[in-house]
Amino acid sequence: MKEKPISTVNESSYECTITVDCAIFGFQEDELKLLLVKRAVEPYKDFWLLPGGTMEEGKTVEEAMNRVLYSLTGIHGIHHEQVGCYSAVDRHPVKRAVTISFYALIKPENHPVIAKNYISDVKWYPLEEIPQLGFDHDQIFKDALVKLRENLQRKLLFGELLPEKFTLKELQDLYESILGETLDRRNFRKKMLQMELLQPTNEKKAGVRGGPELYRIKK
Amino acid sequence: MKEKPISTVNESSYECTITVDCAIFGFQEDELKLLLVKRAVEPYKDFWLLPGGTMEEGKTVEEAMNRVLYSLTGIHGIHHEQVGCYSAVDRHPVKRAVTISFYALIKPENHPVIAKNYISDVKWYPLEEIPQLGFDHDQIFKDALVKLRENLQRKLLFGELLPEKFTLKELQDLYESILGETLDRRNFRKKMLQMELLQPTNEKKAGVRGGPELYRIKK
DNA sequence: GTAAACTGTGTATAAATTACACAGAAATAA
DNA sequence: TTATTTCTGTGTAATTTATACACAGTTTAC
Repeated sequence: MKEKPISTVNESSYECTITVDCAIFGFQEDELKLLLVKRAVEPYKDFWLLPGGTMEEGKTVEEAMNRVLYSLTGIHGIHHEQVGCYSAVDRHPVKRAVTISFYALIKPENHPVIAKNYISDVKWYPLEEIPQLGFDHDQIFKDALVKLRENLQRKLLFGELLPEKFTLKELQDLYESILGETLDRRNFRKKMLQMELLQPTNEKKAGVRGGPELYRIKK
Repeated sequence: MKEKPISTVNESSYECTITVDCAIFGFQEDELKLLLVKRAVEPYKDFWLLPGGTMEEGKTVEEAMNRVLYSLTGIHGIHHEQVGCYSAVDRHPVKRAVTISFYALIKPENHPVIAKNYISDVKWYPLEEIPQLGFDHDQIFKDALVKLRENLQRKLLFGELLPEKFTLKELQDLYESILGETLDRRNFRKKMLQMELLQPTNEKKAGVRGGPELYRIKK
């Protein structure tokens, strides 16, 4: 094995395109969905993909991610978390590109979703209906979902996916669709309420039996 | 804001050096240590750093990491885990470089540690004595330690840091130095043994009072 | 051979998690 | 307008898990 010097950046410097890809989750009609884009150009023309973009000169990967999220939704500063780096040499059949993956959470109802260059279609897919994705995006998505679940367990993230006022039932549905398992209603209520992160609004949600209390996230 | 096309790799492609940096942990004299290298060239000449290297053409970041670990220790295939990506524009004062960070676990007694090009010194530092590091390596180290602790809690990792045969006391010391807290001896024993991952060797460790049982990791 | 320092073991208590049933409110159907 | 359906809201007992803790046996050091 030929040895190369160890250092943080030395002369012999190969350079490489850096991209970002993002598993964007939304909660719509009581189920968790993933935002996919249909690629309009080769390679992988007409395949569905996680939205992504390239890191431009003088920008960070976070800025690249923000740009992708903004151009899809018109919203700045959407919450996202880094997941991992994918660098297999053949992951892009034409050009070497290393990608940094993220997940992001948005409320689909508020955010128009816009198709742009190189993209022929944009669509929210329920998790069970996700088609085979192009490039290595099946793996990237899988890892992002694992990370999302881990973070949910550690009590991070919240309301990013729900409207300002929501019922405990809606919150439970969200948890259940992220975790992919059913939860006991009374135990879930108890745990959520004793975390003291929710604040009752003293309003009741109309149009649903039982007249459930609406909560908001405590400031 | 100027809009850029969304796609996985398009024509307008800025390219960038990709490096890897690694927080290498070892367990020596009953305490957790970090392997640092002293940089021999500017910028950050004579600063201590996490070992790192660049990703070469046709290689993955994992391969780059393996190369760094091999050239420091002479050992192939050292266990490592990805931590995150650092891409601040000014993180390297001379040249743009995005780095992918890892942590790795090794047994210092087995592995000679070798200084190479651009490095004037190599040293194991106890965690409490780590000096201020060059570049953004303080942050990279901090994040790597958090990840290591998380993974330890989730029952991952193991024996990578201990000799083949070890006592429960040694294992507990390892846990305590990674987690940075003391653990109850009886409860620790109970938990470890009922996981059924350890196998008694029916040998006793000599030279230590009490004649403690030696265990190995069950295959 | 005596003292000091370590190993090895079990139980009682507290805390957290799980399982589970019925009364009240709002919408729907007759 | 009344009856029926479907949802909300609530508490307690049982189980599991985590924590606190003391003493007898073994080996080294003196």
